Amino acid sequence: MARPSNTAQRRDEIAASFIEVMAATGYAGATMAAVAERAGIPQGLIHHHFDGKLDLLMHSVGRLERRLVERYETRLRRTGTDPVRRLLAFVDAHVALGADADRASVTAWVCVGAEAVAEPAVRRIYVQALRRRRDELRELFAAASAPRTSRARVLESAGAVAAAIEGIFQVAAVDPTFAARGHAVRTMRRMTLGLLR
Amino acid sequence: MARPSNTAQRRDEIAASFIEVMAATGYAGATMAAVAERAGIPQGLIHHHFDGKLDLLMHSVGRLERRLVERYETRLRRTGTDPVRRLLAFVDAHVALGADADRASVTAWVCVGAEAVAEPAVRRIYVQALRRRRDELRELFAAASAPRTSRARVLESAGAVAAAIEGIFQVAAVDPTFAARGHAVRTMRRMTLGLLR
Amino acid sequence: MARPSNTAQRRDEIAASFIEVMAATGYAGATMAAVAERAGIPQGLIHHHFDGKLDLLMHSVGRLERRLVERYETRLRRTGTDPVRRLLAFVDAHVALGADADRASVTAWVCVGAEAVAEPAVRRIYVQALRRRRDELRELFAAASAPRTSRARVLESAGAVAAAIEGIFQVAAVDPTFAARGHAVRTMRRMTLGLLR
Amino acid sequence: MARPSNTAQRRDEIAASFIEVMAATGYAGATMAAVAERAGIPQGLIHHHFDGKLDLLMHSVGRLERRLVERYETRLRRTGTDPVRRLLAFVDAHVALGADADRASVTAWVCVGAEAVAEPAVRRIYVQALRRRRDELRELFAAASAPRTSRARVLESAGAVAAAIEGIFQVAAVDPTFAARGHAVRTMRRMTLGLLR
DNA sequence: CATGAATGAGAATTCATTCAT
DNA sequence: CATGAATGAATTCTCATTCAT
Repeated sequence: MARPSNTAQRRDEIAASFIEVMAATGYAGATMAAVAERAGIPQGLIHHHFDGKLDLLMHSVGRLERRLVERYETRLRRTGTDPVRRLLAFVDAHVALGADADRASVTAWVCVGAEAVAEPAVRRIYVQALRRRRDELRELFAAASAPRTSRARVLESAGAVAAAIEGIFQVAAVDPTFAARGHAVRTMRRMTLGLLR
Repeated sequence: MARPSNTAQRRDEIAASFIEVMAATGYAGATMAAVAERAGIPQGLIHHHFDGKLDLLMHSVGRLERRLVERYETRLRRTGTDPVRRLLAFVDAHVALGADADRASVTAWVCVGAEAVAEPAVRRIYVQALRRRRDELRELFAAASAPRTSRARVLESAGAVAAAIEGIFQVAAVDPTFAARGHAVRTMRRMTLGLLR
Repeated sequence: MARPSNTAQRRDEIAASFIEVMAATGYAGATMAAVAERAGIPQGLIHHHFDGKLDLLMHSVGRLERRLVERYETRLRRTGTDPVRRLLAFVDAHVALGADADRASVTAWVCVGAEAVAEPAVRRIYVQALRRRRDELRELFAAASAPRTSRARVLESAGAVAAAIEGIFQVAAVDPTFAARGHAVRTMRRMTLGLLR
Repeated sequence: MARPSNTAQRRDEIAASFIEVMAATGYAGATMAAVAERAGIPQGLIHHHFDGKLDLLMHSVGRLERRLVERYETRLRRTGTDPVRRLLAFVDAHVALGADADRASVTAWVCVGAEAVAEPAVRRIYVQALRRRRDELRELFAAASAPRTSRARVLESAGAVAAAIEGIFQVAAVDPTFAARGHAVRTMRRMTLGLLR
């Protein structure tokens, strides 16, 4: 009876369009009109599904993080149990994201990071995402580190790598050649391994 | 056209206000009205000294970079001739910038990085700044590396550290406790040293 | 076209919800979405029962007037045949409406009065309602006045009391303590009696 | 030097236009575009002088009240010292306002009364205005009443007349013939005098 | 140079109403 | 009848920029 709800799908379509537009023109440039056009829907429909631009951004952040996380989880699954390999797999997965494969996501993520500066709500979820990344790294580092490595040191290493990944993203967003994929991956591996000693 | 005003000082005052406001509210939030109020001048006056908001941003980027560069140059000067020490001094200087000492500059810099995504003119000078940083690091790495280290490897190391610094800035801008100064500095040193082996 | 629905009850439910929402947030604030939510029905259903928001308002005006009229008619019935008592019963009944008993109706009525300013269709039925009230008062005044009181004078008295009641409603809608029920009733009685002399 | 400020005058012009448009089309109908057109200025200029529509409304309320107050104060000044005459002068002045002389103000005032239902900020200043009117009447009643009249009774009388005036405004706003000026004035006088006995 | 009023091109948002299911 | 997604016109508000004084 009645019209079947396609809300979830529509929300995803809209968020996907938003991410693409934002990657191309920044958050301010991602006007509702531009997003609507990209999605091929009237502007009002966006407001039928989202409370506003901020709500759309917040929802997109979740989507972006999920996409990033899924990506490296897939890789981790393919990796064996060797702790060091697992740690490197994590790093590889993230740094490789700067590749064309998902450039839009990475660039959009950089925009989120900048909005986090100005908008408390965005900052909250952005920082949470960073912490989740660091926590994941902490476990990987803990498993890969020498037996008596202090918890503090593990935490620091995890934080540093988490931050470095963010830097790779930023650089990749503005200059693909700066840290060409192959190079960046290799070097990030070296940095990570360096922290294990 | 921005006049070759006798009041270069005014331009600096305005740019300084712009940076502060941008650090607090982002680029979009740094309205001309807000900047003018912060500087304690009428809004129209900004347009006597700058061609527009973009011009103001471009000028501020130069100012920010100069400020950052001056800071670590001072440190480098205090450092001896040992190549490794010099390299670490460079890293220390940058990472320490996330401290309260110049938080506003760092946060504003992050905003510049996001604007670079959307605005070609900004991207150009932002990328140039990143390259200058990498080039500086390249020389430092070259001097500190083992004799036969390949040029490519030195370049990659420099790029990775340059990017990591950007990541530290981003994280520091939204979460001062994430990479508390002391920790971040120490870990960045370890990462850098790791790349030398 | 509003269907001659078998669910006249639905229309009433919707109108009741509309009145409540309008009393709380004004006519503009009584959005179809808010009314639907209040009524616990989907938004589209309102349009099955009413031609539009204006139609809903018009129907609600009738409902409000009926509610008000019923109230004082009940009182009049309980009152004997003494003309003065009947006149005072009418006044009491209206002024007492400002009490919590039916505050929402009174407040909604005030909103109707304001919409009558801008919307001709509303003005028409609102003015008609005011005239019916005045006409009712005219008869009561005629019966209660001294034998040779002129028709003009009776009409004027009726109009003044009718208007004063509207004023009591307005005041009650925004400030329940202004004309606390007991006081207002007593004073309106005095005013009415004063007009009889 | 520089451009002389005409802010105060502009604000008044805008508020005057707003009142006129609101009297014609209600608060919701008084769009910024309509007000701007009426004032013969671009829409943006309104926002240069007022924080928003609500701010414009608030400012207009002050203006309306001042206009009303000035009007009867002028009359009071022309009236001698006889307390009853002064009281009646006050009543006359208000009721006569429904005349064409200042119909727009009265109608706009009715719109304010309706907005007071929905908007707390408006309610606050509207209620304050009503209280000032009542307080003024209280003093006049106190002076005109029989020596031992209780304070409570004086207050009640003042409140009732204050409310009745609001009702006259409402009625005048939608139906000029309902309480034609002459009649309304005469009857309100009788009502007021009735309260003195 | 200085001032701040003026301008107008968008931007987000609201919401009554329509319509496919 | 019922449902709620879809539509798009209208509205408020923002803000860089211009310009008269």
